[in-house]
Amino acid sequence: MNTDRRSGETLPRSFYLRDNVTAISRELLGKYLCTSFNGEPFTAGMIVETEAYTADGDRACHAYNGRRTERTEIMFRRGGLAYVYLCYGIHHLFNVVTNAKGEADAILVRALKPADGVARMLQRRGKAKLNRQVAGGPGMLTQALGIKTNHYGTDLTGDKIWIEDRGVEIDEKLITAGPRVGVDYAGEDALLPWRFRLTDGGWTSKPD
DNA sequence: ATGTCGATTTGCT
DNA sequence: GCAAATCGACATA
Repeated sequence: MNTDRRSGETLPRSFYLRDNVTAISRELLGKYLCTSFNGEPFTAGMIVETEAYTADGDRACHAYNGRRTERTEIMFRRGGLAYVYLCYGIHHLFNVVTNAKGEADAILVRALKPADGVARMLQRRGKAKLNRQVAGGPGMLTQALGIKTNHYGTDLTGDKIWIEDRGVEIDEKLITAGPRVGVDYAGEDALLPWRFRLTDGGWTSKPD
């Protein structure tokens, strides 16, 4: 268990700038989402579940068909920035913006396996034991890592929120692809198998 | 163990 | 007005 920062390589800008949001979503599994701000303890967890969204023909995407609002504006900027928004008025959901400027793709991080700064994560969550309830959902992981809407637009190549490659190899056979959660309003696009999770290691959100 | 329901911002109709 | 990329409290079994 690390208490120190950075035990892997921070993913570079080039990782995020690519034009293939589903491939990047798969590659994020096994990477480590890390936070360190306000002098608080470093916290990190391994990404075990993601969902891909693209403005290009995906009705489930907030920026579908070039829809620009105050909220979606960040998705139209270059990859490697944080898109954090409030869901149901209470939950702060964290997304990674990908692709080039003008191409609005994003990846929702849905679940983490807590790794570093676990005591602080438990404290932020108001939990006593380390289990799935600590970061096994998109609203839970942001609370565990201290991510809120004030982190909207944070550069993921910086030192507040970043993603590390710690050399964990993920066998493609261990990845389950299925429909995304809670996007019934998207019609046919709700059926796209763009939710990716590590076949149950016990840390993801609910099964398909 | 499973089900219902409320919290409460943002954006669309 | 209402539904939303959700979660936890509380009810009932």
